[in-house]
Amino acid sequence: MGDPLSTTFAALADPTRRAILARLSNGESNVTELARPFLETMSLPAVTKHLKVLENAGLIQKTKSAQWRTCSLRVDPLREATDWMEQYRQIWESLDRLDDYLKELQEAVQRDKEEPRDLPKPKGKRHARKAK
Amino acid sequence: MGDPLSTTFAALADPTRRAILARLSNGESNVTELARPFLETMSLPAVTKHLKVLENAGLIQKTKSAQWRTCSLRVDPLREATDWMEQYRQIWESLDRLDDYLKELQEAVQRDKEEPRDLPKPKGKRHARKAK
DNA sequence: CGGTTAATTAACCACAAAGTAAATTACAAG
DNA sequence: CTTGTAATTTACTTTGTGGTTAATTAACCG
Repeated sequence: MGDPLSTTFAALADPTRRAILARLSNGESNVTELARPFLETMSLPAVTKHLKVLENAGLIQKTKSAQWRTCSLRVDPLREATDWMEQYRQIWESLDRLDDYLKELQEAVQRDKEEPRDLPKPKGKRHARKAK
Repeated sequence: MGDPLSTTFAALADPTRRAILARLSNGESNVTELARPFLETMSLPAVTKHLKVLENAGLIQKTKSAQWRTCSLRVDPLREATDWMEQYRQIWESLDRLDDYLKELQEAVQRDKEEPRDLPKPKGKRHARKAK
């Protein structure tokens, strides 16, 4: 795939692989354990392949002991990816502020139409953008 | 590709597309303008395809006026992607802290070896992880 | 040794992605 | 109405991805 960022994003572009990472974020695990939740959807070799993709992207590390491969999360590529995204954060934050501002203006206009002049404007909550 | 997050990450997994987004982060632009930096590497239709991928992922919006398509950045999918990454931030931040702690311990041990007991330990800067 | 468990490799298939060249649409303007 | 410009669509090629089943490696255990 070439450059590291591309490899990272490509690895993240699959729900199975993201689920595996999520699972690994609360502790390491071996392949069969990691595979279990998916074995109704796909075969074991399929999971092995996903793990290989994650490994190539540096998102996990496999260490073998006896017949088990223990997989653990490596966060460095996630850091890199987040760093890249951060450059856009200021853009959407300024958009948020503009949005809020316009909404406030709009509300002010509405209030003026309905009850022209004279009650104090209640300031709405800003940035209550989303409930996860 | 299915779910929105996968589509977003897949769209970001290409340097050309990331460059296009970067370009759009300082203002909208039409297709030929956007394509210019890449025309030595690839054809115009190739760029059109990349734009289509970005559009399908909701990362850009195209509006036509006359024979020009003006493309502009849409940050919402980036927000979603960042939100997803954020759940890992605490992991690597705690790793950073552990790292720093171990390093301090290590340094303390070194000091003890070299100049056994009696000068006050100067506290090093924590979290000077990386210069971009 | 022989059997079982863990995991990968090999060989294959279907389909999507990234690119090309060439044709086509859409509009503006002489 | 023809010509030039902007951009897309079509048709095709190559390569990569995600999945399969079957075979293979590797280690442990009785």
